[in-house]
Amino acid sequence: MARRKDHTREELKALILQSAWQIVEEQGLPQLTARNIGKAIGYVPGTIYNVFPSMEILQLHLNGITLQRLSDHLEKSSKATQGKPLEKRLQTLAKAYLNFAMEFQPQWMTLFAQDLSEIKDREQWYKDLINNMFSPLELILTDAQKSPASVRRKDQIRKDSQILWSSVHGITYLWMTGKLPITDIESQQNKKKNSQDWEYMVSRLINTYIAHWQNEK
Amino acid sequence: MARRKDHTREELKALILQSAWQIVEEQGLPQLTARNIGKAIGYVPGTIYNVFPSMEILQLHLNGITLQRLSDHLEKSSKATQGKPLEKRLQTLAKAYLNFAMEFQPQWMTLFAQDLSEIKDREQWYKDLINNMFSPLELILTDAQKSPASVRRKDQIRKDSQILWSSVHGITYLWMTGKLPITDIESQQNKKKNSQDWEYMVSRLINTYIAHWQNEK
DNA sequence: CCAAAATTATGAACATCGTTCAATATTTAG
DNA sequence: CTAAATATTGAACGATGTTCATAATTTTGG
Repeated sequence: MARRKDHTREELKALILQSAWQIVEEQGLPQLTARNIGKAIGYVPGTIYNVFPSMEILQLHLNGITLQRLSDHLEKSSKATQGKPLEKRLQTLAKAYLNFAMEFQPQWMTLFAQDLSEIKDREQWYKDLINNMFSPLELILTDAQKSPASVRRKDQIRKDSQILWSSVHGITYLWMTGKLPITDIESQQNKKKNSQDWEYMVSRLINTYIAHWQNEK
Repeated sequence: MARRKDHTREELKALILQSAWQIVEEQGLPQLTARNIGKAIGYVPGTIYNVFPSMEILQLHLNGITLQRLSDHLEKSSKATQGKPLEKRLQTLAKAYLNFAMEFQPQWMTLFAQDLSEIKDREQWYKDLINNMFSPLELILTDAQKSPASVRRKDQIRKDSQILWSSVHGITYLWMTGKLPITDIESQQNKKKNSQDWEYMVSRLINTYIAHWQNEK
């Protein structure tokens, strides 16, 4: 073997990540191994270490792709609801988040399977991706302001978007991973067919928050 | 070697779980291996498989202990605030959750590092533990009702407690794992000294929710 | 009380994992 | 065209979960 392939560094990197995306999607995170990736792209495991310093960093880059696609998905939802009432826009955005989580469940779960405490300092780009993810929500909240936003209001919006997002995420995560008490037995066997519980919880959360938000103005 | 020890099945089980708790606390989840446990309790790795069918199930039982301690902790907080205003009680309960998560961070993180989708059906006891964890919150919400609770109200309280809990958990989880945009740089280096962001977010969430709750009555 | 059956712990083995690195094959430079 | 630089390999190391025949110990039953 030992034949040098016609792949730029960047091409190889893209190839690896694309194959990683596919492996996680089809076989789950535990099968994301250097050997499986190598097998998929016609390289030996060691080659991957010429492109990524460790499997952990490779997974971080895979998460980066997932975050980027999620951001795009959310932004699309946000733009599609321009002009509609605040409540409707937030519900739609939350539903977009759930849809993404369900469609790409393994990749979405992988986002939370990694401990960032030791790498995040060196990987600023990843923090930027997280930040970007909040933009669509911040935009929606900003649009809902009638008077022009002051600096103080901008900070407040940033905070509120984080609260809302974390709450919706908490409901979505616990619901999807079966870590909430189950009310509907049937829904346990096929989550995709019954997101009633989720919808009720999220809509009530959003309505509550909006009511208070409108009062404050 | 091969000397049979003076340990009941149950004693050995307790010994293993106790040692597992300690290993996770001191060395983190990745060091929770059959070999490390064996070394700690003076047995060979294979012995553990006489008590637990797999490391995955062992970890589930460890999570059971964590859930039980968390429940106790929350119940204590709930009882300590009896008679106080609803808002105060919820803030205190949420703070109790954060305290537990910070004090036993590795064990608490382990709760969410496991995919339950394939085991939960066979392990009803674990679902019961999750259910129990909601009791203190449900009790607080029930106490806040002035008129006696109807059946409909009881269901509503159950739902509301799940919404509130999931939201607080979402904020806590994302905040603790560094998956939220950081506003305060200093807090990143030493979280224990600065939970300002967390406190602001949770208190605003709770206040908002309470305001709506009180209006409904 | 002792031999036979049942139980319990052992240690070696297997496949797989992340990772390293000297050796080899290929490309680039002079 | 030779020599330096680079890319890829394949073998190896230590560690993991798990299995299982073997050996050690306890229990049983006559």
